[in-house]
Amino acid sequence: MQGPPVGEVALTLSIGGGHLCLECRTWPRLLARTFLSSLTPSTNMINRSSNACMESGQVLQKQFSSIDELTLPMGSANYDSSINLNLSIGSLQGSDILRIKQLHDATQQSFHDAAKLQKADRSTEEMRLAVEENGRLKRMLAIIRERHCALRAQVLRLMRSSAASSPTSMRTSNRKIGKQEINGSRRVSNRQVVEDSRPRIVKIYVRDGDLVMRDGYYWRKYGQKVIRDNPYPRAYFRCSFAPLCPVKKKVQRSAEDKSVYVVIYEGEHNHVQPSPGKPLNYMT
DNA sequence: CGCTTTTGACCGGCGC
DNA sequence: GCGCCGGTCAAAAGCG
Ligand SMILES: [Zn+2]
Repeated sequence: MQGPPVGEVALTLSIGGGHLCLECRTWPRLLARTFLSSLTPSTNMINRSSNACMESGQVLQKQFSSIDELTLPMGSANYDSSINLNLSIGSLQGSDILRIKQLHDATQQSFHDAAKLQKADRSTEEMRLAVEENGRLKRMLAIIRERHCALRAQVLRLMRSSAASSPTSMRTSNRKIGKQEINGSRRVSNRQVVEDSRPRIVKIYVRDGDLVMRDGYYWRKYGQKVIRDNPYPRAYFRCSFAPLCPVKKKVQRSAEDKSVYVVIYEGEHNHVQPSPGKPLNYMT
């Protein structure tokens, strides 16, 4: 009944960081790792994976040249306080951006704490270095935020356009997590009278299970099924914000990587997005 | 009480 | 037709 998914998106960005190490006077390693999967048939898409850690200052300009090279320096080896930021592109309506802001604030706070300690027994030179470092962090976060906004906008645009147009040779892409190939070809072998009745189908991969449900809409679960060749059951949801909204949602953990959720949206909402409140349901 | 989730029954498409 | 499989229904239970 429903056609194959027309697009697929997965984005994970995690940043591990910590406080300025007063012993070695460097920042603990900040590691940014992004992972983008292919998106749509209609463009040359992103399919990169990067996991790099660079040494200090001189890489700063370079590392910003590409989003999958976003890293911050450093030498110190304490990883303890790390921040994990998980963004998924879909209809998240800015909660991710909020998270980035929180990260920003946390960074500032940690700098502040460090600065206070430093004031006690360290020279102002070190203080200055820390200020510089902090400035770089701030800039990096601003860039991350900017890039993410842009990327997000692009993804949403592509989701829409790929749902509307059909020309297509979707290349199958194998990603690191999960090798499910994307079947996006829309062969119009026979003329479709009801072209428009084709439900929009969007497939999304999300790493953070918590974000699976908080996509800005309210969902009512109406079924669960065990699917062949997958140890995890698939859950079926219907949009419960408006009683006649036709949108459905399928959620299922990836068979290969249980930390990855595969979410399939089907249809289009016939109402506005509910107010950005808290999620109403959860899943086990 | 009004909403959810749970869970087995049911149903329709498809391959044999 | 039969059985498998994915999707849905709906009765019952859960929950604030
Ligand atoms: Zn809806």
